[in-house]
Amino acid sequence: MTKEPVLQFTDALVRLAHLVQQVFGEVSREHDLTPQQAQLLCLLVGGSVGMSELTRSLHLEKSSLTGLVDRAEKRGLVVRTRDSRDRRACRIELTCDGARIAVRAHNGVTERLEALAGELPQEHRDVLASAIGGILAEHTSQTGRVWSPSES
Amino acid sequence: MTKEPVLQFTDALVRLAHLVQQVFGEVSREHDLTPQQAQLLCLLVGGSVGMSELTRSLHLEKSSLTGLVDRAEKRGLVVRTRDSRDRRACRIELTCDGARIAVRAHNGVTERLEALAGELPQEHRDVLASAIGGILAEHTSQTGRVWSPSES
DNA sequence: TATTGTTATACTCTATAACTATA
DNA sequence: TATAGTTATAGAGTATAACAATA
Repeated sequence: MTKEPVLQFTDALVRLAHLVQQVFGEVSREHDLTPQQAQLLCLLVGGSVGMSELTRSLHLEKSSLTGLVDRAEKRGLVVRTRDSRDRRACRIELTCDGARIAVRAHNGVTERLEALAGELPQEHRDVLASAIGGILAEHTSQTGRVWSPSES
Repeated sequence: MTKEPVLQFTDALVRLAHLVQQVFGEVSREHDLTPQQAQLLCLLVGGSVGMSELTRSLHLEKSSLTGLVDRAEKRGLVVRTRDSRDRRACRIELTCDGARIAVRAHNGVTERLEALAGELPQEHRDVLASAIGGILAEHTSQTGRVWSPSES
């Protein structure tokens, strides 16, 4: 019986984003990761990705990404592998350790969000997911993957 | 006639959060602000806030906030004012310059999100906003304001 | 020439720990 | 003692510019 204040549509989006970001921060900390490292790891759960594609997905300059990958590699979370078809390029992939942590963090975020939406009826969830899907549709083609899909 | 892929509910939330964050980043840059400064300014549009309350809203340690406010103050965006009732405390408020930029950034984010949701029928927006309102309800009481509400 | 990625540099952001001042 | 906030320090994140290697 909580009285919910009426929210403007855009305000709702912004505040939801803050909440998700907070969840991400909490889960990251639980796994001794920075939020950026967690984001990188969760993205790589779906398989190896090239540096250029990562800059587009994460909206980072290439030099920023070099640093992020350097630190993740130094921690043993990811490795750079040479691209067989282009000797300039490399692909980033999870180590065994990195994959283990990535899956846990990914699940952690999913579970926490599920818990937050606990009382929300499935019907509303579907509307939410499909509406968001529509909003995301065109942008996804530009930015590529930003979060490996959960298993059904 | 875009074919939208089916999204898991939590995946939709995460990807939406990324999109909002991206919008925030773009708008911040347009106004020569860091995303963190923009977030602070957008929060202060509603009036002055104390440091302690800001740490809760922004999920920052107090020392991190000191630095953020220091830099914003150095740029002439905000000022510290002494709290009349507690001589340890201070309140942060926007300068005239800061308020001007804050409102523009706030509007910029709102407009860009509106544009993204352009084709979404009002009915779906309402469902989205109310569903999100439900998710946020309990958390808002803990964290306080994180985004000054748009005017109706 | 264009693209892929790194290096150098300068800020900004953030947390931990120790501190001052006031309640 | 507890709370509000700052300072000191260290590391992470980020962008710009200049660079090397390959396409």
